[in-house]
Amino acid sequence: MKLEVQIKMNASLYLRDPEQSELGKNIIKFSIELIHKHGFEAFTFKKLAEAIGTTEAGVYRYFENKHKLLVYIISWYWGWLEFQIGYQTKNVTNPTSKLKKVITILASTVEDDITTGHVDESILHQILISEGSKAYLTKQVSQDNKQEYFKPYKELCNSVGEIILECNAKYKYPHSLASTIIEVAHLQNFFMHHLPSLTDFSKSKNEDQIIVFLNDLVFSSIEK
Amino acid sequence: MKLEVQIKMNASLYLRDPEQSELGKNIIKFSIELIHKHGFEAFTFKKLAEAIGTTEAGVYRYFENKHKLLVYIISWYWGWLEFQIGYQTKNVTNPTSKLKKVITILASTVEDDITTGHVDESILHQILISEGSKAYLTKQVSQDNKQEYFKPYKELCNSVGEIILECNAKYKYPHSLASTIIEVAHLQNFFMHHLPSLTDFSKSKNEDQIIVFLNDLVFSSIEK
DNA sequence: TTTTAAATAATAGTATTACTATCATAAATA
DNA sequence: TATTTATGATAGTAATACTATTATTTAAAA
Repeated sequence: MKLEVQIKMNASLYLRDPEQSELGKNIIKFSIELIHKHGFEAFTFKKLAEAIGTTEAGVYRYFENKHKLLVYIISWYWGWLEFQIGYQTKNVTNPTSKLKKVITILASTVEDDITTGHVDESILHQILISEGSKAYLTKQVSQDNKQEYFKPYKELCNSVGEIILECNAKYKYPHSLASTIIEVAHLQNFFMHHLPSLTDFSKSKNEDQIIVFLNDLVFSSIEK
Repeated sequence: MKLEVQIKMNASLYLRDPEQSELGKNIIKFSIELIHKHGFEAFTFKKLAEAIGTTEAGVYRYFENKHKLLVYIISWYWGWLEFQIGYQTKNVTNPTSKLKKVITILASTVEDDITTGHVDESILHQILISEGSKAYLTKQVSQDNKQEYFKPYKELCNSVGEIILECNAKYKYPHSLASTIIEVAHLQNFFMHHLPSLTDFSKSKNEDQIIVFLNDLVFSSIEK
């Protein structure tokens, strides 16, 4: 028996559930590849269809447009990360150690998780760094939010916020600090690779430095 | 004699200098309006031309494409902000007060600066919050960076970084902290308005709370 | 096993976007 | 006055982001 992690997805993100067919799984798999390769702006359903060996119309039967597809794969990633964090910290009782572990997970390149067949998490992580904020930096954020497209992200922030409160129940900004950790982890990673003078990590391009920076930032705030 | 602040712009961002003609100034003025109104994705040169009362070809004579136009107005904003910061902190000798002032400027809604005729800075500030990161979150970042499109942003981060070092010469991450302040100021503002559960500022939608959060974050790190 | 429904493939078509090219005209400069 | 330079008007193209139609295959239900 093969164990497969299934992330429960918001059904209004798709027209037909991509997890339920080979074509659907290929749409996810090749979207991740192509968005990573070309960037979201240059990614089209036509290129995707060609890569899969189907037609544009075939893709449109699963996803209304590329924005929903982006939100889908990003949501999937947050759902998967939430699961990872729960799993990897389940035996950690000390809240400080737990938060450190969480920061490390959030800021590290993930290895490909073999229990999720068609998804390459390490590429997904790269997509999140470069394209993640495009899911919500749109004119339709509020509508999308009403449809609960950002629920997995919010839940993750909430979980991180709770761990922050475990460390210091009096800390006043657990949600803001949680969203800041997640976003800054990605931003500093992007800057380190592409605009290094915006960081202090220019030499080695090593994520460990980002983790040290984030730990310093977070723990001086909450332990003050 | 009317005083006009002129921000020196990177000439490779445009084909014809928009500051040198009425049409050019209108391109900037209406771009800001329309990008704010429709969002960058839905903003087109056709809509822009219609709003100005010229033709698409007319716009293309000034800017090669809408990406360069976005980078242009964003660069302009950073240049203007750098000037504002210099101006508003020139008599502040105490570094802590200076950094606090800078954080306040970075996180506040700017009022329209009447010395810059065709640019409405308060709308520009909104654009920066929603669209700012799209200037660099592209596949061509490195090329754009080589062309020095991000110089004004880098210079601003550098200036902020120097003030951080004035507060604490031993602080290890002045550049990362500077870019973090700027980005988090925008992100938390966006979240506060559109995804409030990602922040702790939901009730009043007041930027002062973001300033307090940022001050707490920054000063606990550097004064530790 | 046959019927029927559901999913996919193949093809065509439309409006909009992101441009490029051409030519005439108006305004500024030499 | 001649001539460069900017603008306006118009046309055209390839690509994008879709929608629609019909035929074919596959799988589930009767």
